[in-house]
Amino acid sequence: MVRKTKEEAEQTRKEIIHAARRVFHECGVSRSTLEKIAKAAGVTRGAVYWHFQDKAELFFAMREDVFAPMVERTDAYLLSERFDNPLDAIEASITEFFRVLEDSAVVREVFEIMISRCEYVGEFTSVEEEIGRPAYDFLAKIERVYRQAADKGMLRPGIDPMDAARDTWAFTSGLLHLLLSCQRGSDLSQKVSAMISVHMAMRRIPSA
Amino acid sequence: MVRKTKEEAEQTRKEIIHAARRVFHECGVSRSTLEKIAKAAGVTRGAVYWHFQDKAELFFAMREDVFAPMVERTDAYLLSERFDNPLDAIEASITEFFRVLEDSAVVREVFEIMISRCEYVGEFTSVEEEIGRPAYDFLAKIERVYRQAADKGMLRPGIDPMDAARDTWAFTSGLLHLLLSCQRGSDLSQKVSAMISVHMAMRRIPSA
DNA sequence: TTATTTACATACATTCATGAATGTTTATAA
DNA sequence: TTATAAACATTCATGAATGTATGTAAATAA
Repeated sequence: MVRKTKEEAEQTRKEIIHAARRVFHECGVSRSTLEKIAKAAGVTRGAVYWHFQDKAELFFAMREDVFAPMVERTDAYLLSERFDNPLDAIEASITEFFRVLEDSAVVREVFEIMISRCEYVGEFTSVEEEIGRPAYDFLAKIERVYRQAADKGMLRPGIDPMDAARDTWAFTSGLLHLLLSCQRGSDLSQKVSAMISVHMAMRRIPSA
Repeated sequence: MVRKTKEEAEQTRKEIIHAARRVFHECGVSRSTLEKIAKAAGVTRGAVYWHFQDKAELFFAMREDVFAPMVERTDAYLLSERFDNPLDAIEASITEFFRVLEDSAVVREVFEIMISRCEYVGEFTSVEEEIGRPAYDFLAKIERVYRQAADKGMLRPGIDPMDAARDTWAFTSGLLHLLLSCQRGSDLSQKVSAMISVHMAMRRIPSA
């Protein structure tokens, strides 16, 4: 049974990507042989080599599926006009990010692979760049939104927008790493939402 | 030339560890063969196997050299009595951590290896634990210090010590990861000190 | 209908890393 | 002084992973 239809071929391609994610997550990228991945997908290495040039290309395909939609979703909140307080947009955006991370096992697996199951050397050095760039983009975006908040007089006086942005930037990055790198993060995940609220509250105008 | 004296043997042991660090940093842990490490140390694999059971043991030896002193140094500030404002102790402790990271290439290399050049699977899963535990210890410690600050009336009213601790915890973790995982962190490293000050300032009593 | 691809499976050659076994020299203890 | 063992170097056997080459059956274009 070979020579499937195009739709069937596309299906096996997706199954290979899914299998790769599972194997990467379990074994780490470098110990994930194409044989293991193929077996997990119910095909042979021949199929894998047909669809992907090598392990690196497979890795990037797996990553692509998850990363871009994530940026899109969080940006939708960040740049939304429906918040009259820009700080609410930032809070909603960050909350949404961690909500997806909590709800989607696929997303969580991919992030865990990229954070603690992949070595950023050789053909994977570019991965670091690909993580780093969205991170810096995020910094630039929230800095703009913090500035809007300041202009509207909704940022606590004495706080510089750029300073607030960098602090939130580090906070978000740290929260992500703490959540994923310690599996004891199970108890942390319950507190994520509250932590974000507390973090944002510190830069809001005191209520009384 | 074999059968060195004990001191000479101890020296080659250290050279193997140093070589391992360089090779781990350049190639990533899984692509670092014992042959490469041995050659970098100017010995053969025989010497490596004499001093260490396998790559994992060598890895842990390398890590040990750097990690424990780091915790000790930062704790010295955290638990010091010479600050009458506990918030100063926290700020000094975090500042010290990043100062060492900036000044010592060895420390930086080891942290970079552990953060982005090692896959936490198999015999290395315990590494995650070993990073996670100090992280949680740090959280517990700063929570106590924040509580002291609150008791002394030196924590900005409305901020819960535990909340402040968790926020600082995430901030510190994020700053570390951002510094090491993006090599564009070169421009970040200049701002570290200021970022810490800003972060702490947000939880101090407003000066006027 | 036939020829040609497509979408794989199978087989093979090669490289490479590991671990163990063994060899060798010299410090050191007795 | 000699026997022992420490501190390596060298050699070997083995397995595992990769990439490529080839085989093959069905889909599709002509």
